[in-house]
Amino acid sequence: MSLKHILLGLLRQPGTGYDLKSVFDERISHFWSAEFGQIYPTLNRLEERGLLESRVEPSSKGPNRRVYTVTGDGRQELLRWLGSGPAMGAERFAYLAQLYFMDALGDLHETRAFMTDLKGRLNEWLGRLKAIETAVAAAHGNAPERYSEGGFHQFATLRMGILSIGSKVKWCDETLAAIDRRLALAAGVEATAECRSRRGGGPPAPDGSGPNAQPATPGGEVGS
Amino acid sequence: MSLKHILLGLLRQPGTGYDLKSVFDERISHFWSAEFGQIYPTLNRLEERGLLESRVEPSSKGPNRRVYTVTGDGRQELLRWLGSGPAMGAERFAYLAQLYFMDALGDLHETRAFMTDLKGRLNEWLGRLKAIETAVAAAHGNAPERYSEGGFHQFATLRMGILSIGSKVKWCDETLAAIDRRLALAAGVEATAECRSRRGGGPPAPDGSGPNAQPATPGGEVGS
DNA sequence: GGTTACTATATCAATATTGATATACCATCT
DNA sequence: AGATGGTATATCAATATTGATATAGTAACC
Repeated sequence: MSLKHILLGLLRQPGTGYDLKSVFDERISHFWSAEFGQIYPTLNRLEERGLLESRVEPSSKGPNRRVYTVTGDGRQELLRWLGSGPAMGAERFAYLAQLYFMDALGDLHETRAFMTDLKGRLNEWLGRLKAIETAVAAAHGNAPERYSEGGFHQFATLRMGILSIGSKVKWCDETLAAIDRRLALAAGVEATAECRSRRGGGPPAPDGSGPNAQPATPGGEVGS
Repeated sequence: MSLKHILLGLLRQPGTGYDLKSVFDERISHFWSAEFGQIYPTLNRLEERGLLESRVEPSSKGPNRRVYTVTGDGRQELLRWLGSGPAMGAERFAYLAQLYFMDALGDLHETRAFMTDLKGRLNEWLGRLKAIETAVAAAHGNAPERYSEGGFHQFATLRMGILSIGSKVKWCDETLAAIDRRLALAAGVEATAECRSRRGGGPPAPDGSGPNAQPATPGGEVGS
């Protein structure tokens, strides 16, 4: 997929597999990540194919470093990829899959807790990205159109992370509000039912019809 | 990762591998996708482990259908996953990786064309999701708190897709505007330089210093 | 001197994922 | 009758990805 091209791009500046791992974790985690177990074999394959070359250097802090650099062929392959139009891979959100099926838990309070947890994690992430944005603005000013070519492009990707995750936090708020309206609705239905059964002299509502009872309007399935 | 749990969730209603492929393509593509080559082997593995069971049924339209259903164990595993907290897998955006390295093309007009292309694709995608939202509202009303339990959860995931992709379209606009400011800045610098060289009697600016020249303020790298 | 932590390289099994391909059955159109 | 297209099942090679593990050198700390 794209990992090999990302390595070609990053290795315009020479670096070891270890260096690259830090770059993934610290600089580009908002759009890609990779583990050692994937980085090293990919570097090997790219060198075999002549897109990268490496030299061994002594390290001041540990064993020898194998420093990789992109070759002419590698740079050409990078340019080909960059010119091939936006690569629209499918987006994958495991937490949305969980939410999609969460009606199976049969308790909207579980969904509420899930969304609160999710909002916290997203907010934390957003905070990290905004801190980077602040640091960049402090270092280079808040007019990105005046950044270096590389800085401008990198800043643009950071902005997408901030806007995109920001929109997800807003979505959490919207969803939590809808959950609360839904819970209030269910509580109202329950209260009405209890009131009725008391007035009618019948037995109290069984435990199964708590706040998780179906709302007054049944509705239907999405997308069917 | 999550595919096996998604299959367990989807197979609360019995279906074949072929059915599931349509569900991925038509209903949940905003948060997950899968190909036949992944669906069938995963169904096999889940049946081997007793999380799914299958029966063969004659089809009205083709060869026999192998219809899978989740078992008690499978449902239990689904519930365990749903209760284990938000699964925060890394987000991956190949097109952001392209943008990140696109300074290598050395022509901001390339970036501009890329962003325009990207915006068009995202807008198209957004339109598809909004159309589903409209259809849902027409069928079940525009008060999601009154949908069925399943419908409510499904609608929530659809909303995230809409808000998230909407924010990306806005980001495209923001970025295109910044690109245009940057291009205007470069054009201004070039004009000034040409004016100076004409007044000084020197030779005209060489071809290399076109609209792609470095801006007046050099700036620096992001995240260093 | 021993422990801990960090830098660095690497491998492994398991699973995930893509994209292509092969096989059929059945219905409809030509 | 033959071609086309949709339904259905399945396999393959290649690559991607995760998560765990093994090894080793160096430095700082106790």
